Amino acid sequence: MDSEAGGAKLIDVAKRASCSPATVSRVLNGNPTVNEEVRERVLRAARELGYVPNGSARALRSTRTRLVGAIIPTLAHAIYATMVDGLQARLAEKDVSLIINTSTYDIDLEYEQARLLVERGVESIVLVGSLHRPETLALLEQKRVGYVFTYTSDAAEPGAAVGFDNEKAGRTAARYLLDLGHTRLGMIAGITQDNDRAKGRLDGFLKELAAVGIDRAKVPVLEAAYRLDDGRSRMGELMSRPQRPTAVFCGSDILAAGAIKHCHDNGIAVPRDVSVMGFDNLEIAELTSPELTTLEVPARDMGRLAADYILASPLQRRHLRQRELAIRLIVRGSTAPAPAR
Amino acid sequence: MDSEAGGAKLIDVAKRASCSPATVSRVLNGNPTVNEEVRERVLRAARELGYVPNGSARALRSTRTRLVGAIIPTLAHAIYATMVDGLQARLAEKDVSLIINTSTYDIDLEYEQARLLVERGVESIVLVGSLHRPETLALLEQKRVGYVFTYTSDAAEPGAAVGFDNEKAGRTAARYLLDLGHTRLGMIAGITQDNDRAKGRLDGFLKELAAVGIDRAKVPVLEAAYRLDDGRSRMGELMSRPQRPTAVFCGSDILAAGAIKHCHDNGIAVPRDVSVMGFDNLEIAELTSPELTTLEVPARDMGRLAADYILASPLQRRHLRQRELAIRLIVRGSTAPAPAR
DNA sequence: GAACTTTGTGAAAACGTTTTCTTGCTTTTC
DNA sequence: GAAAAGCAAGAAAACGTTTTCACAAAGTTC
Repeated sequence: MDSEAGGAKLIDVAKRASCSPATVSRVLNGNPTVNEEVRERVLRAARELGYVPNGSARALRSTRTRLVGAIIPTLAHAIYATMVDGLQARLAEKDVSLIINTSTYDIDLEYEQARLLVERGVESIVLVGSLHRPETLALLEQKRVGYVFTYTSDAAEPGAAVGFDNEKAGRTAARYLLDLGHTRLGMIAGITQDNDRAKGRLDGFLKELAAVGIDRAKVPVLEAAYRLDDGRSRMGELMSRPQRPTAVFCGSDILAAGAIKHCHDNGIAVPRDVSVMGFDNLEIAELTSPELTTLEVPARDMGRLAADYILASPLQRRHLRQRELAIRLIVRGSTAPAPAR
Repeated sequence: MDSEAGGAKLIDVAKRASCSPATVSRVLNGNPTVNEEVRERVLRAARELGYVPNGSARALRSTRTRLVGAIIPTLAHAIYATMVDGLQARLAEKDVSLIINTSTYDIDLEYEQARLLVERGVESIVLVGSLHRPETLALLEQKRVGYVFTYTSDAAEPGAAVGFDNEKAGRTAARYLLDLGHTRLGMIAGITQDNDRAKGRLDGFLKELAAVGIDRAKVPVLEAAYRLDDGRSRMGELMSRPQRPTAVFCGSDILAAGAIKHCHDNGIAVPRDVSVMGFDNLEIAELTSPELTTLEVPARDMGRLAADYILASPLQRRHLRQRELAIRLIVRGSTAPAPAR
């Protein structure tokens, strides 16, 4: 009786506890208007039958799925994986499940994935960055699915944002290197197409330089996918120019690690000959030699705070809608004052 | 009409296409018995209304959720994040969604998460390792939820396994170091409690040493969480023993990187004074100096193959049930022949 | 002690699909 | 040219819950 294929249903529990399905439902949902003795009976029956509720039926009737979706570029980068780790952990505390999709930085694919998530009935969606297809956001708004941007601090109207100001971060990096006396600077940026974060960092960097009279046309900028080898080869290009930069800002620690690797292999001393600066402060920032000066991105916190926003009541949400987190400069050994001319 | 709160339902599509709900359902599910002209009408109506099917209703009626669950220790370790990346990508190709849970190596928590996943209606579950609470597997079997172990090659009867033989891997590491002439070896293992993989590697390592007459009681073994700092401090303990080992095998690249860091900071030359070997072949293995000799774990492939198993028909599954993947030895600079005595 | 609340419970409708069973029509077969 | 078969489409039941409404029984108020 209790081990039928598939398993017992709510009505079976009701029968065994000699009460109505309605009462069982009430007990299972913590409705306090149920007599203590009956509640015990129901719980016992459920336990004895190994009853597991059917989430689909529950979701269908109650329109609450307790499902959240996240679309991130990839899980292969620690910076995203860590955010998701924080997000999932916080959501799980409230028995909310997380469906993950990786878009590989493709906003068309992102749209398709958002559609599927909506179909699955997610109540909210976590996105990375603020640049998305208009159709994506329109869909979410039409279907009343809340969304949160991460890794950025600019929210789109009905949505929220938990992150930081990428442009400001780029400026901070530039300011730090300028203060060290560098005047010939370069940047290895992430691919800026369809990527507001990579673009923001680059823009901020160039803006700060422009502010002290360094023409952006004179600043060598190369773009690279976030891979060690790409960082390495781009650094090679940068250092083979007639006027070598004395400081290079990289859009991520991976790129910076690659850059340092290139220097290592080619007898370029870091930071004596060239300062290298990263972005993210991943674990790898402590593994390069010299260790990496970088900007710390609060990845796990973003995930947690995005979860907090999602779990908050509509009233509380107002306060949490737009959160700009601090980016911290972590100075290690890969940067030094500009060499005297 | 088309922009009502929540959105159009299947019956609205039917009305607009002047046909019955049944027909709409048939079109949407690719049932070929529908007239071409009607099909077009339905598709157009659906598009015009911005119709998105209700997954809960669909799942309830058809008992197919197209949902898969994964429970991994954490996403903060690249080795697991990469596996999930591969798993998700492959599943997404077939419009199957992935719900992720992180158990933080806690098999009791894992059980709770499995329960919730079953409630959500996942059709299969991906687990890490072969050591789980009996209740967990019993639940999955009773509810007819298929499961796949990863990072191990031993499958439990109705379940499958996609991974490698951890003990064999441990033996391979030992054999390699022995062949270099080392006789004083040590190991920094992962925490072996509730972790069959860490335990397997340790056992294999010690077994191979025992086979050449090195008593396991004489082999210093320390356990550590998979963190840089733990690797570093354990290496400190190992190297402060009266009889320093000349080769240390670490249960993961993170630990090995920490170990090398300790050596760096304390004037111990790697590999001259001590050989250090890692496990996983993560990106960081190329960042230590010297670069890390390690064993390559096919993380992404495991994810992909687990997905293949899940997506396969019951018939095909038989062939895919138990897959042992090769572990490859990657020799880099952190190991060298034992110093002459 | 009659009228009104309150409390605990059950009956039945509802959620939005898919699927089974019919039905009416067209095509094939002899 | 009538019977059989095939085909496209509709009507209605079903999936397993939650929720609304109704209703007794018990408690409260004047």
